[in-house]
Amino acid sequence: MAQGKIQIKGIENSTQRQVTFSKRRSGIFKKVHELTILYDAKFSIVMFSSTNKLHEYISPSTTKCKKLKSLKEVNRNLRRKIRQRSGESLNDLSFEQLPLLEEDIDNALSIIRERKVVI
Amino acid sequence: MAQGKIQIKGIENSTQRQVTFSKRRSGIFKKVHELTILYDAKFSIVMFSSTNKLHEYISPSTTKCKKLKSLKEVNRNLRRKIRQRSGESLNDLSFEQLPLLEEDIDNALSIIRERKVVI
DNA sequence: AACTATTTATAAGA
DNA sequence: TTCTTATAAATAGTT
Repeated sequence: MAQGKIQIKGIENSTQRQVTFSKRRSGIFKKVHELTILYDAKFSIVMFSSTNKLHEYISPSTTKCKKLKSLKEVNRNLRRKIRQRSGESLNDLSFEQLPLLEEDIDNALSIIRERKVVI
Repeated sequence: MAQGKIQIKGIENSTQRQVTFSKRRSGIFKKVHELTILYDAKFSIVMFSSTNKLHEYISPSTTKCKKLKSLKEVNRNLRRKIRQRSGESLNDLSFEQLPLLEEDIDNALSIIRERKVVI
């Protein structure tokens, strides 16, 4: 009898596979959110599924944390750019956007780095 | 009597708190790796702990996935930029301590990669 | 760092 | 899809 993970891998692109993936993605984001709250950590996550769907997580802003607002802005820009490009290409568009992704992450780091003194 | 999570929140900056945080961070990155391998997803994560330590994750490359190689290149460039900047700012001591820790990530990845071969 | 009691996640099936 | 549940994995507290 096949073990769980073998079976999952075998059922390529099936509904069940997508359901499982969705569940696990939710589980990760839930845990990330928990760490954000319990340990005052800040996350910026950009995820592409195998079907190139974009999922992202950004730590919620608080009134006393400017850097989270900045991160939120970075993510917002990223989403907007990706949506604009989505109309242009049907194939692997997410990887045409890798330099864009890099740039945005870099921006996020720069922002947070500059804010560190304040924190 | 305080519940577990309240207690964790209460023990500010204690060793135990940091250990627990480290465990959960590793757990998240492990899960992210699993989704990367099992479901062909791509992640980019930038995380700052409450002490402003940076942890980052980019989906690893595999021999058969050009997409993941691209992401790895993004990651490499990102790290390089951060190192250059750390060297430039001599008056920002705290940020010179930015550790790009991937030890436990790589450990988890090795385990999962081995598992994937079996699959 | 290792152990383990408990909690949490989740794969499979209804 | 959503719900249930048995099993697997994560982890909080401890040593």
